Amino acid sequence: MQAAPLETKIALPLQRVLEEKFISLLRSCRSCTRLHQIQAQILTHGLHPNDYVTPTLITACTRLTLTRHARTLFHTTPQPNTATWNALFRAHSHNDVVLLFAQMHRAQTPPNAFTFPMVIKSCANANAISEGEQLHCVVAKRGFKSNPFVGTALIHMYSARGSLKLFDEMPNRDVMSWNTVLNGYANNGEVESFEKLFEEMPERNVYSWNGLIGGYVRNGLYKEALEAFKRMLVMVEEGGGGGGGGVVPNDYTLVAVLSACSRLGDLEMGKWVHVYAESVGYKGNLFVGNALIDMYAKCGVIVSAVDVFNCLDVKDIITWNTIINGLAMHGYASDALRLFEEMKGAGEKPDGVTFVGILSACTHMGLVKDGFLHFQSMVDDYSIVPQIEHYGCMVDLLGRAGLIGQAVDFVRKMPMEPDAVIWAALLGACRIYKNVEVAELALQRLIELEPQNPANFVMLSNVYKDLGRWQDVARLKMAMRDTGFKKLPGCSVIGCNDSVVEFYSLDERHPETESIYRTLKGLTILLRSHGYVPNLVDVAHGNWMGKEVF
DNA sequence: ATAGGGTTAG
Repeated sequence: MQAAPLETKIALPLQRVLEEKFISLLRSCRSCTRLHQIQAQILTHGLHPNDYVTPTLITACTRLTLTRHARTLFHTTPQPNTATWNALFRAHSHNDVVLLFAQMHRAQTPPNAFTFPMVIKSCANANAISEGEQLHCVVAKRGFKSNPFVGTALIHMYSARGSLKLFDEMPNRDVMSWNTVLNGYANNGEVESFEKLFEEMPERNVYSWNGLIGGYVRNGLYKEALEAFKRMLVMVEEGGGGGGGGVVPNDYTLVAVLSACSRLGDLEMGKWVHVYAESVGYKGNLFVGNALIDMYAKCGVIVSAVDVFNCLDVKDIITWNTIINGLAMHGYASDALRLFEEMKGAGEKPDGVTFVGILSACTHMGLVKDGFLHFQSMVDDYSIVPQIEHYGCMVDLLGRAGLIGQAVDFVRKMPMEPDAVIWAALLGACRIYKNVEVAELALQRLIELEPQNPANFVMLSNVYKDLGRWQDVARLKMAMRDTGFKKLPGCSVIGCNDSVVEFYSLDERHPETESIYRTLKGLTILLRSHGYVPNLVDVAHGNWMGKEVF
């Protein structure tokens, strides 16, 4: 009887030492076999279920993507505590968490500050508006309003719907909350608001800068994005690398900057970022590598794109899609098709984007039969539902091969309403093959879909011109004038001698205008002598093979 | 004692 207090005194700390030991083992565990060993030890020590070990064990399973196992462990816990429920949430995709939260509530397990951010995020993802508002009430009732993690999750949820007023009411806001609001403004296209907010921020970390630069990129302000990046670098230099307010860019920053370079065609800046990325240890980084491949492809240096591709040890579907689409875009169709085979050999499963590149490649080579086989394979072998882009590729493939009738059939059989890109592809084919009937049909649809785009009239007008039908040309010119719309000048940009030069259609502002047009004329003559027929439809739509080039 | 917030490439 006297020994009992002594025993519990010793037994309790021992139990605690064991629990802590397993928690630290689970935290550092990086392989599934190791995890199973640790779990066996936990069971022999009678530590499952256990208030502290079980949540850590379930979380470790989720980290190693053993989500089924994680859920099984939860279901072998008779009275799961709050932390165990939280661990279960982590093992589920976002959409299910709201439902699980209801179960947790029915089981009368109280949520804590770790619970709410996950459930709120789940509501935001599912766009479950009324559930989100109910949750907001529960947060208030249980006194979690002042927790910055919970508050930030709520702001994020509301920002997806365009409302950011909650931020002003937040008692404990930190740099993360500010960043969330910054991204909220950026996602709503409120450029002045996020610029102002960035300047007002009491503290900035790398996410703040990424929010600013990424916000510019998402809103099409590419030059501003590059300016902000330069400002960031200057502040690092002035800060001397220490705590002087300078923030060092990370891989995300570089991805956003490279995306801006691609859109501007600013190859010089893109190359500079490439060198910078390697000098700070991002050589081989998947995100940066993918962005570099895209940048080089969009800036016309496909050789460098291939170099970066070959240097990436770890590749994902984005890597393959970017290089395949880049090659197809540059007319290296057979290389694109060869890499497609390599991709499948490497065990990467193609998706809808891959097939846009593959179908474009077939179009370039006039491989009608192969195009059809790939289209069928996409549906049968990969269960991909063809999107309008794929139908567009097929119409282009048939049209360019001169099979106008089949192209029209294809448009009629499409399960969705054909868009302007589809009709424009058909109209372009009609120009090459001088098919007036289908051209008139295509223009009719184009006028309905985008009455403000005079480029469509120009295309049909060119068909009439080719056939010498001058009366129709004149009639069309009148019709075009009646629409009252002026043609927006097409604009192209190219990086040249440390700056970006803009070219508008019929532009004469450049000091070397004469020499530029002389060279262009020479090139056109050379191309025509090789049987090239310029396709002005894709150019007029700022679209080439489903890619934006401007 | 367990664990958590904001952004990426086509």
